[in-house]
Amino acid sequence: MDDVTAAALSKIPIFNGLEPDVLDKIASHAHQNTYKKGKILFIHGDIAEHYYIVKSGHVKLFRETLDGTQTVIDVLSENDIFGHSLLFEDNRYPSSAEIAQTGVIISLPLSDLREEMYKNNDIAVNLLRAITLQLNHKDRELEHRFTQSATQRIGCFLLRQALKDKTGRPVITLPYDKMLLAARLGMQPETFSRALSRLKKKTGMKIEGACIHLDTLDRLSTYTCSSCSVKFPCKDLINKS
Amino acid sequence: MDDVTAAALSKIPIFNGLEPDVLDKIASHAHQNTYKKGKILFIHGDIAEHYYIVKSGHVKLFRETLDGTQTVIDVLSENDIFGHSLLFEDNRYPSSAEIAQTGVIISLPLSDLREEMYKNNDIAVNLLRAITLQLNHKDRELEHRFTQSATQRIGCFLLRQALKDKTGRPVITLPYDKMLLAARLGMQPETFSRALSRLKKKTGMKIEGACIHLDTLDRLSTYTCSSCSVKFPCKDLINKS
DNA sequence: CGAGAAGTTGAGCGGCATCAATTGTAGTGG
DNA sequence: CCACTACAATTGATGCCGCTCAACTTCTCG
Repeated sequence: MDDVTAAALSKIPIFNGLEPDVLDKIASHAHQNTYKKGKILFIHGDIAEHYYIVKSGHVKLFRETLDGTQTVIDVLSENDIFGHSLLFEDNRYPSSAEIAQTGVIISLPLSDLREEMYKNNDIAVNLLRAITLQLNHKDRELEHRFTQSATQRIGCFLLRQALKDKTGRPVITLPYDKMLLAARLGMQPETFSRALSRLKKKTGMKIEGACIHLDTLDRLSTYTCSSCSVKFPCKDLINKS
Repeated sequence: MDDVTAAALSKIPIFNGLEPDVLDKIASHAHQNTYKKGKILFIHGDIAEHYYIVKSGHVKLFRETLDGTQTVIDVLSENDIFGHSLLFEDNRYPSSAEIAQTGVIISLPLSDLREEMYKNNDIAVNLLRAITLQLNHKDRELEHRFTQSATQRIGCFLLRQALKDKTGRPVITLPYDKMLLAARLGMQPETFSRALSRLKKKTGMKIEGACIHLDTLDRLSTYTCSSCSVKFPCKDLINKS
């Protein structure tokens, strides 16, 4: 349990442009901690008391049904924030959170955010900006699940990953293991494996473990984006939170 | 193009608890209009200048891919609000809106809301409340699409409709036609038809056009909710926006 | 009453899940 | 350092759910 500096927080979008004293106050109640893979941060239905920022590693948000089936809602990476949408509601987490890859997580009390939001319009507006963005992403997600094939969903993910790394960079690194990626994209590991090798044939990319090499994104994008409502260099889709 | 009274607006959640003068100002820029079925309010990609409130009828929000496939994002009913999540972004509508059933729609300028949001923290907080709710609903939607069968998705919709009408009321009325409902639930009309009759066999309900009679919700809920992460009387799911 | 759309029903098919077997890989302890 | 174990990843066989195409019936409305 280490302390967190205001400077570290100031990089997070929802704390943009805040007065130093506000930032200090928020930072004074923040704690950061290293969690190992497999650690459960909270379970669906728990009373929500904190929201979190991922400093490193990955966090899986998911929900389980009575029969044990697990749906992955999202997988979060560096500087992503989660739990901040529980300002109202009945204050129970709508999903469970598990550390998917060992890393550092900052936890902050929701009560602070709630209090601040009523007093400080900047925070309210920042939150609004973050959450409307998220909402739009969810809509896209829904469209993709519906219109794209498993193979296209992988291609779409790879393209956005490539755009995020560096524009047109021909080396894509899978950010986490394939099982998690498959779950994140709403398919079985077996399907993922088969779909990836189909993509390989169709686009001529070379796969070496977690590294994927390709000469140009063209073949990938024409195959993938044919059944999407957004024209290819879909820059508005690459940033989250 | 008729004028809108402040009293009419005060019923909408995002305008809750506002000062009368603010409400008057907002109302003074609002217009209501009757639109016929099939009318397109805006198209995906248009510059967003208004947000809307449904006073009657139904509105279909959807997106189209290059190959013409249409994904229904949502279907809105009385007192639902849409377009209010475009306060930031590049100000383009992320989906198209079409009148699915003739009705009265109020349109309001987004610029007002944007301006007011910065000045008036109550509005910002109200918006935040509305949009976090929406976000949580989208998560559920995504889960349902993934874990439930087509038949269960219909059952789930019927249950929430029943809860919305009156607790445990054994008569459910389909709010709009079956083609639209099928699209809303992410399936083809043929699949809907078959799934509904399967549901009829499994739960013993009686279907007469848009009216569905059943003695108790028990059989329906046990069949439907077995693959859901929320225990049955899922009251938090019945209200939107 | 007729035209066109909504809704139903049947036949066939394809994508993805499931089950099962095998290989690859990373972490553990002797 | 290597053998052992556990899990990740791949590959094959099979089956089911929902999509597609097509024909037919029912409903709605001018």
